[in-house]
Amino acid sequence: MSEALQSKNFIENFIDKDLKEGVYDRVHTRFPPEPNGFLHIGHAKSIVLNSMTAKKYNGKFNLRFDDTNPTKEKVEFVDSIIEDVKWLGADFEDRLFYASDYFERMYESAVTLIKKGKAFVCDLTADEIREYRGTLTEPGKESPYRNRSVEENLDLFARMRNGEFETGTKVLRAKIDMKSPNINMRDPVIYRIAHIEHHNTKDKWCIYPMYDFAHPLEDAFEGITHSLCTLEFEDHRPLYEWVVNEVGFDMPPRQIEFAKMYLNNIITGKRYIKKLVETNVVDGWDDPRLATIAGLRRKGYTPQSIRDFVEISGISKANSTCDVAALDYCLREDLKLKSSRMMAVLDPIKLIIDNYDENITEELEAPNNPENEALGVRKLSFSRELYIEREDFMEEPIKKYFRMYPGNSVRLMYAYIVTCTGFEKDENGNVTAVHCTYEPDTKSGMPNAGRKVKGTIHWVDSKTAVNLPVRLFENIIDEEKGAYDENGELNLNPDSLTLCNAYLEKSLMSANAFDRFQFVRNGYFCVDFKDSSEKTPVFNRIVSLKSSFKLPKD
RNA sequence: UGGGCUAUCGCCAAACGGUAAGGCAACGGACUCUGACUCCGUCAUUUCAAGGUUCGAAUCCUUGUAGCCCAGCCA
Repeated sequence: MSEALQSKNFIENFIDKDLKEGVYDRVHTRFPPEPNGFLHIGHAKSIVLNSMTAKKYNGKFNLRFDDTNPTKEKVEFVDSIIEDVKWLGADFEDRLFYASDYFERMYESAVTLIKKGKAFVCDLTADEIREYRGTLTEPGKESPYRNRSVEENLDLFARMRNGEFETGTKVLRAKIDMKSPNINMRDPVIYRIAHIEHHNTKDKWCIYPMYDFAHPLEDAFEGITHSLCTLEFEDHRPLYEWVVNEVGFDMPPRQIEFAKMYLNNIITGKRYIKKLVETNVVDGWDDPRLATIAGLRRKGYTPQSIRDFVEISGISKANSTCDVAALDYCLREDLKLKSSRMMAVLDPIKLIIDNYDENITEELEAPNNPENEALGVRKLSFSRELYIEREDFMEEPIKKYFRMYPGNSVRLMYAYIVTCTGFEKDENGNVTAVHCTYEPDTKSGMPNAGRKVKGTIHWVDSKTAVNLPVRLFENIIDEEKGAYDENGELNLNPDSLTLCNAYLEKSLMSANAFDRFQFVRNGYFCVDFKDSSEKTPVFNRIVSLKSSFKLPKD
């Protein structure tokens, strides 16, 4: 897949330039999640981008937890993030770091700033700081504590660390410019007091660095060269640069921003996903309807398919919404030769072969993947009564319909050619069974098997088929279906969700069809074994099950 | 209305002053024991708009228009 992309993305152009001009002599990237939730497709973009970029340049890639705010972080998320990053195939080798492990060095960096007269302890309340900050159009004004002496600041900051002050009573601020048109530069808070236990450092610290101060330091400490982040941090870049320059590093990291990935018809916002999980609208963080890595994994997407998807989607600074069809395409590409293709009937209707002995069950052989012999063969049982897909029969065929209809012949995949002779209906006019006759010498592999018929349909033997509750997942929740209210908030009214929720279908699968991927007519039918203690898959998903036949236009 | 960023096919996205790549989707057609796959073919005289500079502009300059982000002791 990667060879298909001959043009470089804009980040690689930056890197090439940096390397050429000697700004850096190597490439080192990182993925820095805050452990406050599960990873989703948006993170996958960052993971793939960062790790692939490092790989392309023979550089290194780190996984680092940006755990500088203990009020939001939990260890349980740390584990799931590590698992997801590994699953995606991003190789951080032994470079797994925690920002919290750098707290001492960060503290020293803050002291350096204070000594340079570039930071001060401020006693203003949070509200006052907001007022002093000014607005988007008006400049801010300087804090009355801005001109404390270096000695006083040093003393106060040390005492902040020692726990002498209550949470929220004092902060350390960078001394930059209260009149800057960039609000991030108006003496930003770089350390706050929080008497709360940290998942990693426990009660060792009661002051914690803010993102804007911590992040550039973390990157610099680790020797990161290119710090790739999303667009909303563009305004923070001057501050990022200010920090690394004021603290002083030989080859300071460079921040480059790229646009986030959104998918059409899929909720990608962490906030929204969290709400769906917390209100039990979905079954959990790994619900297959969610765009979380865990959900995608459970739904059947492979790491390769996600990596390819990120790559073919490209990287730019333009806000964009990618089409999930491309993700499904990547999955199909990945699975095409790797997965076994078996038969499953989702909406069954009985097919009775009137001239087939009802006391016989034949054993037929079918390749697991006709395009890849290495996947071997399997046995299929075949008898008088089968199930076929309801849509594979039409009482009165429309133009160019090649499947079952009275008088027409079709091939039962890997079995015989049968000719439709009639059908049964119930009192409501619904077709309940289809009748046909078979031609013994048309069995796959037999002399007369070469005869051509236009249609081939899949089937399962009613004697051996396993009846399973199947949940077909449509893509999550869709804006057009009223999942959002007028304020853009998720509307959790169950009525509005019914339309877009998963729906239950009865399905019949041939008894030996348990493989991760079941092939249906035009797509891959994925079975998730997560809750399969009873050997019964609970969640299933059709990936790109396209309508196999479209009505001719008028 | 202050600052930052973005605008190229239905959806992504290249092109870095030399005459609009590619992928997804779609649509024709061939092939087919999966209407899939594969294969062949079609799909931007035009780059948000209007002016300007130039032999030559998606690229440079003006002036507009639209969208996104920023006023956490979140990241």
